[in-house]
Amino acid sequence: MLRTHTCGELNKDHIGQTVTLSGWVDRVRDHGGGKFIDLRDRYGKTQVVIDPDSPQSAMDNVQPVRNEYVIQVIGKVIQRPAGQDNPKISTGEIELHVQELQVLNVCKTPPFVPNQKDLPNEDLRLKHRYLDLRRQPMQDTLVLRSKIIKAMRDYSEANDFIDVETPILGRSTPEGARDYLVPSRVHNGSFYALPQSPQIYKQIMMIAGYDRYVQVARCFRDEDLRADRQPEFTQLDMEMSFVDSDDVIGMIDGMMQKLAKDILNIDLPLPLPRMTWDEAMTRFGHDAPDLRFGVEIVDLTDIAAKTEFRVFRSVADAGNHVRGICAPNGQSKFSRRGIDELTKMVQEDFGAKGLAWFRVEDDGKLNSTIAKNFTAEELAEIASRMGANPGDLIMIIADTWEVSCKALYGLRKRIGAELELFDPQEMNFSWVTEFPMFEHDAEADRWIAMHHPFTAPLVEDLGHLDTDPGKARAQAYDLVINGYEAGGGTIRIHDNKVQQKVFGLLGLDAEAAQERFGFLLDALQYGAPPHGGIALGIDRVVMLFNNLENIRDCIAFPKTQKATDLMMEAPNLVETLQLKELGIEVLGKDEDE
RNA sequence: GGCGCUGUAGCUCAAUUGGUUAGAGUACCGGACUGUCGAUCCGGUGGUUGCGGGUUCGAGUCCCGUCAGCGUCGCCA
Repeated sequence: MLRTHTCGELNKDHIGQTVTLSGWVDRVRDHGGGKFIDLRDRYGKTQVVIDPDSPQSAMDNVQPVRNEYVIQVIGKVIQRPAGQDNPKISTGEIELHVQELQVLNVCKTPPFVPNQKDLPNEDLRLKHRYLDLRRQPMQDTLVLRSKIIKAMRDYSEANDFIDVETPILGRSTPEGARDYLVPSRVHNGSFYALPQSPQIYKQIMMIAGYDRYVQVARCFRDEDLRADRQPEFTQLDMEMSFVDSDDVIGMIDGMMQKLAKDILNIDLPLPLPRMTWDEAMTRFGHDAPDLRFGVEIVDLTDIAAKTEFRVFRSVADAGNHVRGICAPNGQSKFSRRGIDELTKMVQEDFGAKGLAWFRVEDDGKLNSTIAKNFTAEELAEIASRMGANPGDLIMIIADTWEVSCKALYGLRKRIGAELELFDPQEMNFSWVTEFPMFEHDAEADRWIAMHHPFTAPLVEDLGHLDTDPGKARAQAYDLVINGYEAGGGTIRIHDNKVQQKVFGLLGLDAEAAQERFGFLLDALQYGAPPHGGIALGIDRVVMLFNNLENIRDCIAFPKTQKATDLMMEAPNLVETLQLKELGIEVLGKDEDE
């Protein structure tokens, strides 16, 4: 037997027993006469002692042992000498006195060790992921991830959801994100696409009568990465029949309550708060606002319209918006140079023309390089509407609605973090609902589905489809946790006529729609029940529940920003013969431009 | 594709802002040590400063290009 116990479970109750442990050498402390070894596995650490009372064979075998060697020790559990307990580890009251020690495997000098104080650079961690995954924080995260997924599955099963696997090899649908394509050998020149989500399959499952479907589904999108976005990610994909938005939201409310209780021991009051997309954009400039702190956007357009300040007035006159936020005690963190930096950010990242700002002085008056353009009354009105207090920093964006939303969202996010306006331990759950059906693509002068083309409009907005599609709102809902979109879903169109109309608005005529989604359109005509669903980003939920800042730390084998796997070195070039079988020839990078 | 940050010993970092032979901690190697738990003490090995070019009497430091990692905008139905 290679082990009788793990390295985390021995305690005073085991004193006197002879046990066998196997694990990795976390550290060796050599005292000449004897050695202490911290033996580690994923359950914990146990101190192993070799001293002159141990057999000579054990002394010989331990001689070459170094960090991360895999060893097996047989020994007696003994109480530590008085005053030698280590309260930092669960096994700290005992130690193992070695009778026999075997090296099960050696280890090259590792580039880094799991208990290292300073984390190595991320590329090194990714290259030697097997070492990185030995680190306690990574193990904790993967255990948490496993628990979260189990809780989700338990909840789903308790609510009669059926777990169904859908294909990984599917059909390319050029709407939306770029597809990862897989060439077909049997059908040279044709390609499968990896699923961006099992969207259509789960709708078909509803039509097939499996009224509650769930899947822990891997999804693939060939788009550029972010701290919270991987090209390959996992979502909890769900779909329900005979439901409206409230039913789906209620179902997820219950799941979040269970997760919060099971994982974080937080009692989450239900229902989770909701706000419409319009409200979110007006108050926070974003469709996934972080509600852990205030600092809401204040509209100043009417004041701007009557000032002598040309920058403001011209924006107001043009029908655009002058809006701002007030950073509480913002002057403490943002000097003139800090403000310059924020200005650069709104200009370069969000396309704003500039950033107007005021310092709130001790007497409550506003001071700024632009203050001379305003009357005292106007300044007082701005200060009052902003709810400004001495020490605050008021930031104002005068621009189009879209730019002001983006820039103020960016500013709010940044000052929230830098001024520490919220407790990072706090968890905030909410819903954003009634998203617009369509966004207008100015360049192509056409409508684009905001969610996806199978999203049902609000019943009362059906008329807008004919008259003013931009006004039509969708039966859509996003779950927002701490300012991140943790999931999103919609009620789907189950009426073929409505579906055709939406396709029409998206510039797909009947023929094109049939060509791309014919199977779904056909299926919808064979008794499709009203249905809808949601997909939760599991990686993101893990990230948020574990208070982590990037999604790579929640995934065992993540990709880099350039979508490569540094450990396996994927993607890689393949043999010409492989390509030939697939009927594929690779053009040099420069040849296509 | 744009913008930004980073790249110096196996690892984490420093190098007085262009000036002598590029340092420290840790790891590694050798030695000492019977109670440590980030053990301690003594000694030692270890560097094409990511790569390529340029400016200069002189480049880790400045410039151009390039590669890689990260952040962000575009993008992500």
